[in-house]
Amino acid sequence: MTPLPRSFYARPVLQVAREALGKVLVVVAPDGSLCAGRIVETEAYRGPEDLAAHSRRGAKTARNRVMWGPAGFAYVFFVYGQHWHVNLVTGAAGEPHAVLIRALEPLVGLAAMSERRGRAATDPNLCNGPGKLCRALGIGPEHRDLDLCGPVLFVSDGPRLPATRSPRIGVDYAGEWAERKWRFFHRASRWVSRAR
DNA sequence: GAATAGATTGTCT
DNA sequence: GACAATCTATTCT
Repeated sequence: MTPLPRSFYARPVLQVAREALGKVLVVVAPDGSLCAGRIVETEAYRGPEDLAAHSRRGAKTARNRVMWGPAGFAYVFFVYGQHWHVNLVTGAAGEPHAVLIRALEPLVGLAAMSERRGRAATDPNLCNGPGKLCRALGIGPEHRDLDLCGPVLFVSDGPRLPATRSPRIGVDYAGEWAERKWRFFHRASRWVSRAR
């Protein structure tokens, strides 16, 4: 399990979102234990023009400023009063683009994930949502802005999976931008958040 | 299986 | 003060 190079992230966000399917998200806890899962669902966010993105209209804030930096860093944020989400910052510095990780197939650290989620390791609901997978892997505020080329939070290589596209989830407020098929998922996987 | 309501707080206007 | 890139339990059918 080694981190992918920064060059993986420093490419157009739609390409990274598609090619992330099959790669493995890895989190190393302070005690050295490991949790990891195969990425089976992603979404691309491409501000400032994309009105679904937190970087829409160039609104740079303390929360989202990492998106304007170089590729290969983690954008971690909190929503709905209870859920953390994790993104991969992509593209060139100055482009506030990111890939949201929406679902994982659990691979390593199943006991820890099961305990944090209060569900069996075989439960398809373990990691099939952006909030669920962060809870399962223990991703939270301590992972904000981390370098994905570092030792704590990173993506490891894996065979690419075929991608099916659909509109993004939960961004109906974004008007015509919500209709763009910027969600990518592995249709055959039982671990995606929804079949279509 | 589908639809709905309620939870709950960091963040921004 | 309003809202949010969601989840869960509950209540139907």
